[in-house]
Amino acid sequence: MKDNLALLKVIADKTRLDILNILLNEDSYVEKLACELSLTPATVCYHLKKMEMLGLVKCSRSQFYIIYSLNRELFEKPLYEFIKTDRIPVSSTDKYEKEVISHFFRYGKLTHIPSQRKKREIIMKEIAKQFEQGRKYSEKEVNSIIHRFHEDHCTIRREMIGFGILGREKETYWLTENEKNNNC
Amino acid sequence: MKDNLALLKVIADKTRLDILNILLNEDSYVEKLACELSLTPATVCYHLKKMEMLGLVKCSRSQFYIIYSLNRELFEKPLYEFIKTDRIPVSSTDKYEKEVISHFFRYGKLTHIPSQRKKREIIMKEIAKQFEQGRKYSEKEVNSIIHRFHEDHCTIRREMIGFGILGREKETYWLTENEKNNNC
DNA sequence: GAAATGATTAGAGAATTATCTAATCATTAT
DNA sequence: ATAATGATTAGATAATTCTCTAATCATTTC
Repeated sequence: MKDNLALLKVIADKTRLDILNILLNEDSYVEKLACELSLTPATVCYHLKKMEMLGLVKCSRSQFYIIYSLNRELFEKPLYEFIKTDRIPVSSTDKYEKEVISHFFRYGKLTHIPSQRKKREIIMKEIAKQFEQGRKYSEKEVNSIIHRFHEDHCTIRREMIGFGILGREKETYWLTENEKNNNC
Repeated sequence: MKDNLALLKVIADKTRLDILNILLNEDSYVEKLACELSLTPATVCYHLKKMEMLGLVKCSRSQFYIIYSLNRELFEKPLYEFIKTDRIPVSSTDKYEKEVISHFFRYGKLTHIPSQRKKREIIMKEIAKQFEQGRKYSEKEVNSIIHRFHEDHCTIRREMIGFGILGREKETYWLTENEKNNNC
């Protein structure tokens, strides 16, 4: 299990960057680093331990000293690798659409028609769920269904056609097979 | 001029990582992001502006919305690029050596001989500066020079030979051409 | 075994900053 | 023009965390 956030947080620190830069040139140890950076050994130790925990550096004892060195492979990876989480790439529109829907519907009724195209489309798609795939509807039936949500069934019917959600041939309407009207 | 620390600090935040992950999948805008992340638009704006300032994302107006998108090239670079500072790769030992020297010398005299090899070597090199390159010295001369720093010229003379700083042939001594005895 | 020295841990104070509310700016729709 | 709506800014609060001092642990040297 990788924790990108923790790793990035550890790297994003002035002192630790300084330490990493020194280790980029040569392995070192607490006292020496402390001296070079004008810090106390305790502080340097604190940082090294943090970095060690996340696999940025590794250490080994050599005589008197505990020598710290870089885990160089890690730094070869593109930044991209440290950004992306392994959570499901949840089509992030879903949650937004739900929000919009819950905003414009109250007690099963449409409070008002959104003025913005994007939101209007979401609302229309929601209403379209009341129609069955493959069945033909008369205008009267269409109006009746829409009327459950809002008085102005004419506007909504026209919108649904405009968005290509409903198909129309003379007096007959049907639900189109709308795969994805996602034009972001 | 690039400021790695600032850039890393901006990336190393839970909320901003979330935003970047969403933008990895699709461009978006403040309101939508706020909704998806259950934050206020003000907060999302705050983060986007921070990221924009450092070139992580860019934005452009499209109708009603200001669409934010990733600056993808940046994320292709290896982490390494974001670590290294462009300061002079100052042979970081220098400062440390000065520290050691100032610790063991008081009023031009050596207070005592360090027990640690590394420090002993630094001290010996310091004393070696009193010798001229290419000149031959008798043992008496060598002792006399060392004696300026410390009573125990025998030990120090032996140490200097041990470190390969002084060469010896019978009763004759000389300064070796020590390029770099840096065996870390 | 005792002394010296480097590494680590614990606890406390100070600085940074993420988040919210409220107000304002900018653009689009009616 | 006016209303609606998305984006931004300002100010305040709260949480995180870097750094230090002091004490302790671990290893090497004498």
